[in-house]
Amino acid sequence: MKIVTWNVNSLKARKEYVEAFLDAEKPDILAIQELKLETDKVPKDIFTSRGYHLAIHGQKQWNGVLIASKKEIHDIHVGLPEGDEGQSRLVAGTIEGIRFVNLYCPQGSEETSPKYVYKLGFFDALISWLEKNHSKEEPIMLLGDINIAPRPCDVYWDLQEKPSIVTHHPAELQKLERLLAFGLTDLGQSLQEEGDFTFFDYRSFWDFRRRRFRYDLGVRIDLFLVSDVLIPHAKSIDVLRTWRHKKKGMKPSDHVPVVLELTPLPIQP
DNA sequence: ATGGTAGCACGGCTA
Repeated sequence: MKIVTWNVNSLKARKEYVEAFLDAEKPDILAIQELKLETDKVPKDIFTSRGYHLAIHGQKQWNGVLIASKKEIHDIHVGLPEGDEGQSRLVAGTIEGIRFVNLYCPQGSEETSPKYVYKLGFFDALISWLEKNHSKEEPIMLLGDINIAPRPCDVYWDLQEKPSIVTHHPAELQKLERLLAFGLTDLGQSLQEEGDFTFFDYRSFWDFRRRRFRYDLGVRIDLFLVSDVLIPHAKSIDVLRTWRHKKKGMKPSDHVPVVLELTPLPIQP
């Protein structure tokens, strides 16, 4: 099974680009973040015409998540109660006996921002939701733009100089630690090389600016977090950097699609 | 060094 997570930074702007991706890479499951489209405005035909089933949690202007799957999606759930404040950041569905939770976690802006309070609260709610609705014994995969870089080698900047920058900051690392303590493993830590970034920024501080992709100035925040039963099934992770470049004049997203190769679970009797 | 880019939607927010 070829499972992809990809923050497309507007499916409206990236429609043709995503179509080219589907035709070239033919993923079994594609988890997309940042649709920036209401559910009924999503161009469903680009998926259904290629044989995909859909689970969509859209939102106008910002956020929005979607799962496209070659196999049927069961028990679709959208939203994070008590945590997302009405923003569309979670869509879950069961495919081939595996529970997939596609997440677009809040970015948080700066540590002094109310958005950072929201980010930390989102993770509290996510942990509660998991504990209430799922168990670590089941095959479950959280994937998506988690917006936290787990280890020092997952950010390009000097942590001696900037130990508390949002995306790798003690307060949110503590939330991630609690999330993983539910019984989840970040597969990228063993299946990717250090410095194999998935997002290359364009904004913020003056020394973060411009040519970041070219000079490899990124972070690893697009993650696969799985329960123990799935670990032996995970074969490889591939960051498809070629899809971070222009294609036939089409502009790329600022995130790179990340592919996980997973062997299927045995068929349940 | 407080600029720069992209997207939504048309002024300002979000990333």
